[in-house]
Amino acid sequence: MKQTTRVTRQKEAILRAALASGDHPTADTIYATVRRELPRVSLGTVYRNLQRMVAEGRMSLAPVQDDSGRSARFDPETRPHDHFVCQGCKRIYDVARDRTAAVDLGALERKGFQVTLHTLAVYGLCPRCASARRGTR
Amino acid sequence: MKQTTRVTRQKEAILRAALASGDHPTADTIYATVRRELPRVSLGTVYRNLQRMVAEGRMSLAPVQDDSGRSARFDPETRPHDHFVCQGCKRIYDVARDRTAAVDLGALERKGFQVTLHTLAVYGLCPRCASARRGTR
DNA sequence: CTTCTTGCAAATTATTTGCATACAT
DNA sequence: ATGTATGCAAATAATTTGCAAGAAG
Repeated sequence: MKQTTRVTRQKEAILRAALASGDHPTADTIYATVRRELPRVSLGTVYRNLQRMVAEGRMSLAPVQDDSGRSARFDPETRPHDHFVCQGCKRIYDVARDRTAAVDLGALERKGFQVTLHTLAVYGLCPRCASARRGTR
Repeated sequence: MKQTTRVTRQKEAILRAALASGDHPTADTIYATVRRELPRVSLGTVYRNLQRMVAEGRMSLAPVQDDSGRSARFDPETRPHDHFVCQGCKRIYDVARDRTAAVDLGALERKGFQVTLHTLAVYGLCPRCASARRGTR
């Protein structure tokens, strides 16, 4: 068997679109961006590649719940980190893990649970939305 | 305007089904259970009521990602707590918050973020799956 | 050349919604 | 009686998949 992985212009564009967004885009948002460069890409290609990148660890899924939680949010940052979801502007911020601090997983491990990773999502208002709200009241 | 909330046998059955599952059931699982008691319930009714219960705070959505993350997991425990997702048997365990310990949100707050809540999900192998795996190797 | 990828369209899956009727209050 | 809730079916939304044609190595 060969089983190589080919470099295509759509794969490159998809990764670039995710990085450029500077946010945590949905497949549809990425599709729209890639489309500006490659008008003939199909949503299927976008989904297939995002899915593959996640499997290969070159992309991750942001562990947050959209209001309806219907569409997946992708995150080109694959190193461990946490998230802050602003309930005002809906923006999702990456948060360095050392800033949210030590989640104590020791107790679980002592109970026989084998921990491989964890995800932390914090909800609230980002600085901008928090002050805007204070301003209007 | 009246806007009362009526007690119906399907609402009661739905809540009971969620509680009885002892797990974090999907709408479909709940539907199947309720169906045994009320063969004519519709999925629409199940969804409508689950959604309403969540809005009323009598039910919550488990903040975990299924493999494909497609279907929502409901959780009849509405008090703050965390989750452990076993990657072996796929079971989702509730974890008391004091056992996962202090997530330090202070740093975020000092940056101007206004925190209202957070969700923590830990992934790995539960005691049973961890030892089963050790046994077979 | 060989075989992985893509584009397109149809298929799935999960969830929502409109409407006439049934039921709770 | 009055108006909310249900059952049913059709409608949406998000994602997946089969297949012939296109492109990478």
